[in-house]
Amino acid sequence: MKLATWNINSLKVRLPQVLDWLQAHPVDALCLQELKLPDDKFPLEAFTEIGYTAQWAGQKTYNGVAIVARQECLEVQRNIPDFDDHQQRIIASTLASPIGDIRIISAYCPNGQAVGSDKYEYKLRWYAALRDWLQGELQRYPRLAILGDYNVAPKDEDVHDPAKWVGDVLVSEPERAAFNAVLDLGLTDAFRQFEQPEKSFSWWDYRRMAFRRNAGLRIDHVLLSDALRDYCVSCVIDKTPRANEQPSDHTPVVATLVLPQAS
DNA sequence: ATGGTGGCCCGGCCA
Repeated sequence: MKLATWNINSLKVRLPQVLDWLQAHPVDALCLQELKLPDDKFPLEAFTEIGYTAQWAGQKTYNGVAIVARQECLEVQRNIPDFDDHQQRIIASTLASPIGDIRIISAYCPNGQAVGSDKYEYKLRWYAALRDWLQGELQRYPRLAILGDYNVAPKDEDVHDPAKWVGDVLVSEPERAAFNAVLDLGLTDAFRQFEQPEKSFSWWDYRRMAFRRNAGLRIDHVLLSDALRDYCVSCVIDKTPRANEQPSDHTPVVATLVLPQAS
């Protein structure tokens, strides 16, 4: 089973790239972030034509998340329950597998804009709500994978120039603590389960030729529950779409799980 | 030290 995440920064603009990528990398589920389109503009037919189904939570102009999958998405949940928020940042769904149901979550965590700003406070409140909800979700669904744009580089090795970024939004200590509080529920950063190239990043600013200089951050993550992590045999960042014409500023992250056959 | 680019929708927000 292959699971992937990609912040595509407008599905309208990036749809051809997403379809091309899916056909070259026929993953079981692809979590998308920053659709930037309302629900009635989601291009479902384009996905069904290539053998996928989808569930989504869209909104006009900003945010928006989806799960594109090869099998039916069950028990769909939009947003964090009991967290009053009109921004569409969460969609969760259940996929059947040989080892039982697997809960898949596509997450677009707030950016935070600048340390100390209103948006930064919202980011920390949002992370606390995510943690509280995931705690129960992990009890209901022990086999859980939450993939997305976390807008947090967990460690200095995830930052191209840690000295330049120290204390900044995306790397500040409260943000890293919020991210670690999620991991402490019993989730593992799949990418760091394996040996990886140095200076591995998933996002590069559009400005100042950041991709050419590999001036990036690793802020897109695949988190696996304890019941899933031992099935994971690889987790890789696919940098190639970042070199496309009209690229997203993010690139896909792909985790491969080898599940035993049902007995 | 500032502003650089890109997507939204068409001046300014958000990333």
